[in-house]
Amino acid sequence: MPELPEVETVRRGLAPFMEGRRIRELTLNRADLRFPLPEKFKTRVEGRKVEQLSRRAKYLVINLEDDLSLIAHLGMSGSFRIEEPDKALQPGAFHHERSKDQAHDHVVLRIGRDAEPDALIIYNDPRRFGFMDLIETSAIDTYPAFKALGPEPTGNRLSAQYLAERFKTKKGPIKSVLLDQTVISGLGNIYVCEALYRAHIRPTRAAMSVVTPTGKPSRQLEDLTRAIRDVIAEAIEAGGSSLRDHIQTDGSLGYFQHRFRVYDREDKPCLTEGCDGIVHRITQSGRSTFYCPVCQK
DNA sequence: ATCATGACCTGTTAGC
DNA sequence: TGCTAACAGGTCATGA
Repeated sequence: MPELPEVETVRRGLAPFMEGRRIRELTLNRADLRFPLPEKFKTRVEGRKVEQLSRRAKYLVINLEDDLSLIAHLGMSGSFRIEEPDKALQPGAFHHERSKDQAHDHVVLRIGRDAEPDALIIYNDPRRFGFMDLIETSAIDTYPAFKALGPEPTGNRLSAQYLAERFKTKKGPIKSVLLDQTVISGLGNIYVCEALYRAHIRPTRAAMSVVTPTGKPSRQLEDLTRAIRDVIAEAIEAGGSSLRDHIQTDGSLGYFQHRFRVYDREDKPCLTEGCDGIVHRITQSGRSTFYCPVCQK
């Protein structure tokens, strides 16, 4: 599931339970996720205090003391949940029955501060497309997955002019180009569909077709740039609201309710004002694309 | 270089 | 009800 807004929601949800706490114990329930876990993962992490939780694109970055950062990617199906000790049980006892698929609880951090009871931070990932890694915080910009990342959708580095520069040589469909994390980072299948829908751009169009012959952004590309910003900012906001409502009930993070205007609405009416189109689903590069053939041109 | 495809995994759901 | 096939929010390696 997780695109940028979901990962940001996870970050915000975990931060109050992790920042300033010490990782007292790391339990590893298997030797690898998508990739093997790093050398001496357990011993390098145990005993360190969490300074800060940050995020780059779809990567969660847990800054630890002494120049170490734990990087976590949720892949398609990863999530975190928080379990606090149940005050009704014996001190130190945890509720462990809620999750349907504990079989996929791959990494468990026991974390605490002073005399407060410890909490458990549990990483669950059925499909195991996610991974974790360790890197020195001072070397984070050299991390291979980060080096090539394009700008964040809500950051200052993103502009219509920048996208025009990147698009002008790309003959492939604009949808695929927006999924390329080296062009812009953090977008995934859902939010690309949503952004193109808002900007009324057909996903099959060549990326270069929204750039003028002189290399300037077209009006549509300016609309798209705004749409990307807006759709991501709104989704982060929706994630924040769901956090407030949801976290206390089951402690799970990484999934939240969000209304999509075009994604997963095949054969349903287009929601654009005054448009009587029907949403189509096609496949591009092996992924589903949803769009309205009437108002996306 | 650019682009599309298949591979990695397991779970859920639509259709018969 | 049970079986099968298609599909799922992400990368990464490969080959045309």
